[in-house]
Amino acid sequence: MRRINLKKANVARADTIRYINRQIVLNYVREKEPISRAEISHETALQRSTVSLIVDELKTQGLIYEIEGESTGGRPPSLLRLRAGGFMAIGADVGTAQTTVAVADLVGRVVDREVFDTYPDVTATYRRLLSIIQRFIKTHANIEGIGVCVPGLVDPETGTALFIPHFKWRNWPLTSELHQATGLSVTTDNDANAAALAELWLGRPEIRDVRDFILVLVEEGLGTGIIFDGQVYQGVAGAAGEFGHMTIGKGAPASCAAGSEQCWEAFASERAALARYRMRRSGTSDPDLSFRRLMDNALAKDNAAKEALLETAHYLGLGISNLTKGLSPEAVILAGDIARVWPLISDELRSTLAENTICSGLPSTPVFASTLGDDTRLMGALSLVLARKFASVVPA
Amino acid sequence: MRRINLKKANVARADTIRYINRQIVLNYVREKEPISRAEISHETALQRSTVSLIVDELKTQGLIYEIEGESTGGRPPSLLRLRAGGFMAIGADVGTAQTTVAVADLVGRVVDREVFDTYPDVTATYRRLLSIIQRFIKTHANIEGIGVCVPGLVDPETGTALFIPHFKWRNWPLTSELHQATGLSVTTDNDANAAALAELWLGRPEIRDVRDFILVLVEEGLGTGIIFDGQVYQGVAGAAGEFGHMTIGKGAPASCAAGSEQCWEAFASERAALARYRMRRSGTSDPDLSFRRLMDNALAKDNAAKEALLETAHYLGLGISNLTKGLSPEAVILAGDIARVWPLISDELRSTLAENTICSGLPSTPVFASTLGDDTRLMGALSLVLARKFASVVPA
DNA sequence: AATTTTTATTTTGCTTTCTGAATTGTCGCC
DNA sequence: GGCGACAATTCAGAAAGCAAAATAAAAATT
Repeated sequence: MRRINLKKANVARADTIRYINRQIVLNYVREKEPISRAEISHETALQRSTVSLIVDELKTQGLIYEIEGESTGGRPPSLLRLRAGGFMAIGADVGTAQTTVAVADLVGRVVDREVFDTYPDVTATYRRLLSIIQRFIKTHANIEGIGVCVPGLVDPETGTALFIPHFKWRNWPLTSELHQATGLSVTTDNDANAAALAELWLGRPEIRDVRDFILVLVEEGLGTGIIFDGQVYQGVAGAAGEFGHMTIGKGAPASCAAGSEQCWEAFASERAALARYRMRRSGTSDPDLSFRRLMDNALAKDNAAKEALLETAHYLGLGISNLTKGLSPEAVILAGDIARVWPLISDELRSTLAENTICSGLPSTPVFASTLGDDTRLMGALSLVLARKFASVVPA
Repeated sequence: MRRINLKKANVARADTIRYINRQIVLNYVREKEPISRAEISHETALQRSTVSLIVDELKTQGLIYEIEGESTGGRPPSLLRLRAGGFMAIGADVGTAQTTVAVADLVGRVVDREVFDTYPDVTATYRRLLSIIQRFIKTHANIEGIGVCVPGLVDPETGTALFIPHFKWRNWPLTSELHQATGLSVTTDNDANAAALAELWLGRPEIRDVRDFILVLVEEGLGTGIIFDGQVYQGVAGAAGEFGHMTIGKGAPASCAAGSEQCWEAFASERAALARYRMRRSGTSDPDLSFRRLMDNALAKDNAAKEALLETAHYLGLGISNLTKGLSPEAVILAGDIARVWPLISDELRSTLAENTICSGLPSTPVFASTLGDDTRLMGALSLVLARKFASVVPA
């Protein structure tokens, strides 16, 4: 029951009805392929003739194709499948350490990729990014659009990266620059939002069918992406998801990107875990110790590393419990490199969460690790393009 | 860009297009009355002929009527207005102290009301509630539906009140009981959600045009209602909005409904303020001291009462800052009896909020007191019915 | 082997609804 | 009194879905 937004009210045109139904049929093929026209008609309650007409349209647009089906006692159905390779997307994950650019098809299969170390200089990073994208556009056919995710604040209206704390970049008009340079449609979003979108569109089946969930992205800092009713919650100026700066206690082991020692991020992030690890083995001060090393050590049964992870997991659970109380999502997903040591930390995280949710008397929210692995953010960037193709209810 | 929900995908029928446009036109009349057909046509980009047909339909349904307009150099327009009295709604606010039942028109003007002290016994309360509702149905024409709000957890699917902490009522199938007894459509929701809906549909103009905001309802406990994209965020089992149980620190002056002393509610609620007041004047221990008295004393320049309110306001601001960081709403509204002393506490609340949002570098979120006064919750109950009339995009 | 049943898809006539252009209505101003 | 400006209505045409009948193809039955 959504209040109609008169400022951008989309009145229904004669062809709106067809476009809506077309999108519904397309999504049925995407999610339940292989599926017959008859089955789609049955599930949607659209007339069989209508489904046939829509299927014809999707076929001529090259979005789906037919294969032969087995009869179950009558005329054999012709089953429909998504033609994944018909349209391609470029995704770019601009990370604090590395930037990954990839070409993938409609179902998220990467067919080409290139990685480089992100330059501390915006212009240098942008030049390198653009040259790779331009090469991909030349060497691959059917590229429909570009999705980019960055570790910072993005204005959802303009696609400008307002602030990227790690590099202190401000007001980087990424979307308009890339659009002007390539002529393709470009979508830019925060990395946590993009990662959440990736789980929604490409994640494990348990998640794909969930319409309200929270993704917690642990990196140097801590970001959250909120999916509400199958949609990314952006908030004013795209600033939603900054739960990392939620006040959660005092005396954190690290400080957040803005210098506070009370933020959730200061208690639960790679930076926090590293600080804990360093405190535990003050003898060997290794300034270049990376979080990857910390995880490797923990997996190799280094107790200090393990404890640093567990304490971090505890605070992750504490913060997550605050979110689940207030937002009551169907699930919470943990993403970021830390997902690799999920078996080590899951018990601690879940028990903290359980302890802190008794208040409301409801069963505690299930928490999963992301299954998209190292590529969660990249898949997120790609999903920014996919979502347009499948979710839009207004013709382009 | 919302992912299509195949489980309840509503395919577009031939008349869907008309229904959508009808709702858009109806909402234009509601929000911009008096307005001419031509103006609606201009703003929606619907053909003038189409608007005329839709207006005819709305007129015969008794939802709008025409008045004469002034010419601006041509044929004078016939202006359209909402016929508020054409349809009526019953709203019931079941509170911890009192229950208010009222009949109101489509714009929220109350034409009849009755109040009684809520009985600690569910059945007694239900009987009294039902008898008033039945009397209203007999004495008023055109009653379309019933909206009820309760201070507790409500299952949004079934409308069952799962748990009402104050009375320890559990699993009260209010919606189905009232529907069976009256035959009318009944909608039940949590009081904070309903209050948020009231602000969305009937609140001050600054809020009515905002599509993402949070309402903080201060009562004995603390509830939050989240409006996202012009829609109430329910969460699993309607448990969203329980931010009151968010961990915010240690050693609260009171304990929350579930006994914890770390919840936001334990720091910022009527109960917390009363506890602070009692501590400050330990001499006079008045067991029946009410929050209303506390407010009256504060307004009468009783310093202990004032300080108790200010400290409560401080923690309100602290908790609100956590929410604004994560959800980045366009505004926050404070509701509940405490709104009456808004001038006393607004400075403290706003400065705490400002101090605690520097982290993200964004301007701090505006906070308002509810303008619906004592009736916020009642208006919320009524809005549950109104929203159906104006927001639904699927014919009943 | 012929017939019936089952299931799948296509065809055809009808209805709803929007669009666009033309028409009618009403006023102020020259 | 004629003209331009603005408002509302009328009507033919196009798009899309619905319902029911027609066509198609395989499995089950006789």
